[in-house]
Amino acid sequence: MKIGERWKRAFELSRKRITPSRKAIVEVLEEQRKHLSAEEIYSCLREKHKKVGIATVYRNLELLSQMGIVHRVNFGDGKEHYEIARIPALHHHHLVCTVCGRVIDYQDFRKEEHEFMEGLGRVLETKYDFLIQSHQLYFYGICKDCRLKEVGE
Amino acid sequence: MKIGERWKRAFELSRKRITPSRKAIVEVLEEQRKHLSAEEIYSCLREKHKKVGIATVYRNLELLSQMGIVHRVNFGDGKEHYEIARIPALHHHHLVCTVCGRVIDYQDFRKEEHEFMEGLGRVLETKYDFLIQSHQLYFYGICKDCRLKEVGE
DNA sequence: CACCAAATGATAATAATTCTCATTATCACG
DNA sequence: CGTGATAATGAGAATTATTATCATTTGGTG
Repeated sequence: MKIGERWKRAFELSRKRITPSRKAIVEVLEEQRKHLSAEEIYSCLREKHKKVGIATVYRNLELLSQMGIVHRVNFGDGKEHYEIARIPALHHHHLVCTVCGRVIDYQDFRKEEHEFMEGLGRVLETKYDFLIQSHQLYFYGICKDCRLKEVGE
Repeated sequence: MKIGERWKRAFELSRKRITPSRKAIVEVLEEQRKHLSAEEIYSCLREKHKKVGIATVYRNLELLSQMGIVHRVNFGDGKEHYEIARIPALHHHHLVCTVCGRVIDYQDFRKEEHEFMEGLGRVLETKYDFLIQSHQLYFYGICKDCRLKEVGE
């Protein structure tokens, strides 16, 4: 099934209404295919002449996160970011530079990672009686540019 | 070496001053051994009759994070949390309930995880020219209590 | 022990997010 | 295919976390 249609079914199942705002927000996240802040999503909507209030953007991002349709990610820069939840095979994670805040998305080791996380996840589910729906992996460090700058100081 | 002493050496090396505020903040995080918000740390300090301004708490948590003495963690509840950085063998991660926000710390699979992350980290370092200093793993899902409540509705 | 850059405290300012409430729109049901 | 109950929305106020400002204090080097 097309990724773009999956969320509609999820909405019907959870008895949430399919509204123009919700459609538009999912659309933006699908088109951009990267992590955006609420404000950035709001800007994209305005560019597309979709009239959606900022409060609605926040409300629906919260809802979509809870439904597992988008993932909320945080890079320690003071705001939340949101990205469309991909199918596991396209799952990706983040490398965050602790100096400049730059974020690199990577999707290496997908198969190995998937297997490892599956195993770890199953143990945690049993041990802590917790239904696991997703996971996120962050690596923190210093990017090339910042390392070069530091030396120059 | 006692964990409680390691940070002093790090301070000397990076030419940062060892001040009562900094000592007190590290002390709180060591005693509590769990993730605390800036405000919670501030409260602990007041309870211990250590007079440290909230701005100083924030400033020093930022500094300690950059120095790798504390880890900044985020559970999507609108604020940052901080915990003392343990030695790798005690490294732990988090299970976050997306319904009630409850966070469970776990430290299972330490050895396997360490090996897996080492391997993945090395590949990423080379591929993206990025010096990796730490990593964090979050599992998201629904805790036992919230699952039981949902059924009852 | 004096000096000076670094650190601090108090508080103002900012930025992100949530709340309020009157209005509008979805969709289940007839 | 209306229609009504109820969910969703918009606009802006309110709240919360965090950062900036700046006058004052302090750590630690020489």
